[in-house]
Amino acid sequence: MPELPEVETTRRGIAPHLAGRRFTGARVRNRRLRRPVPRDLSRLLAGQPVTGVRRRGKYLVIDTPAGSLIIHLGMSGSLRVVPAGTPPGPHDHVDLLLDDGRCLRLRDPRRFGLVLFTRRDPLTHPLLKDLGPEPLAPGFGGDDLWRRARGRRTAIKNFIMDGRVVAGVGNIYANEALFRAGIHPARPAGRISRARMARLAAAIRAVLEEAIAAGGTTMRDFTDSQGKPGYFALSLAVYGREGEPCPRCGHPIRHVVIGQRSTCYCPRCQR
DNA sequence: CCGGACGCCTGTCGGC
DNA sequence: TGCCGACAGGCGTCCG
Repeated sequence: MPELPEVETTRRGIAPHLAGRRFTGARVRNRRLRRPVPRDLSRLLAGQPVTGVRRRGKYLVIDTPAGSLIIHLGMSGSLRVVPAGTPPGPHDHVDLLLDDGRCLRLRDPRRFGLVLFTRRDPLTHPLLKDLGPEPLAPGFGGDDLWRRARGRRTAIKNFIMDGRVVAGVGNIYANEALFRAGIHPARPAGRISRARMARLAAAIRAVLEEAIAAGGTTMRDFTDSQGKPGYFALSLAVYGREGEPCPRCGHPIRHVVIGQRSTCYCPRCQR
């Protein structure tokens, strides 16, 4: 579910509640996420002050002097700050307890998410070390994409969803960025000109920024840290709009499967 | 090295 | 109404 804008929305939502706080421990109701939640998570966190709340791609990183939490929301995860006594729902697997009587609560029905702890620089963790550039950081542009695409025959949509190419672009925003750039999602990545790659990079950046400003996209179960949905779904041009008229030319939006993922595009505007 | 398919989970929705 | 298959925002792994 959550792509970069939803993770960034979550980060912005939780950061003010974590600033200046200290963890008192953790309550883990179900350790069985994508990887097991550390058995000693509570002991690792107890007494540790929060020194940072960062995002890298779709990963959240919460820093303490002893080490860093690495959190991923998978397909269905969300984080909320609630009073620690709030009765948990069936999929509220982990509470990170804070010294103000509240907790950071992870809900993840499908359990594709992740809560890890590392004592080292989290950016060198095996899950993070190969991530590509942050699309919202200065310096991200078409030249980078174009260079990496040399010789690649994979569909451009698969290419920009590869976290080693660019971090944080998932299925929704890949569809939307390709529409904005006028590029057919199945076009081989290596057969896109430098100029069009520059358009694509700009489109990726723009759609992510707009989505963050709207609080992310809620298709079904994404909520921000207050439990509220994001409203960027209203602004989606193609994703989930099969058969509807293209907002640019009116031609019906088409749906195909690329890389086992649902893909929507305008066959007239995207080549 | 590259590309494509699969599996991990649960919930929901559409069709019969 | 009820059941069953298809599908869902991610991503690591395996195979050819």
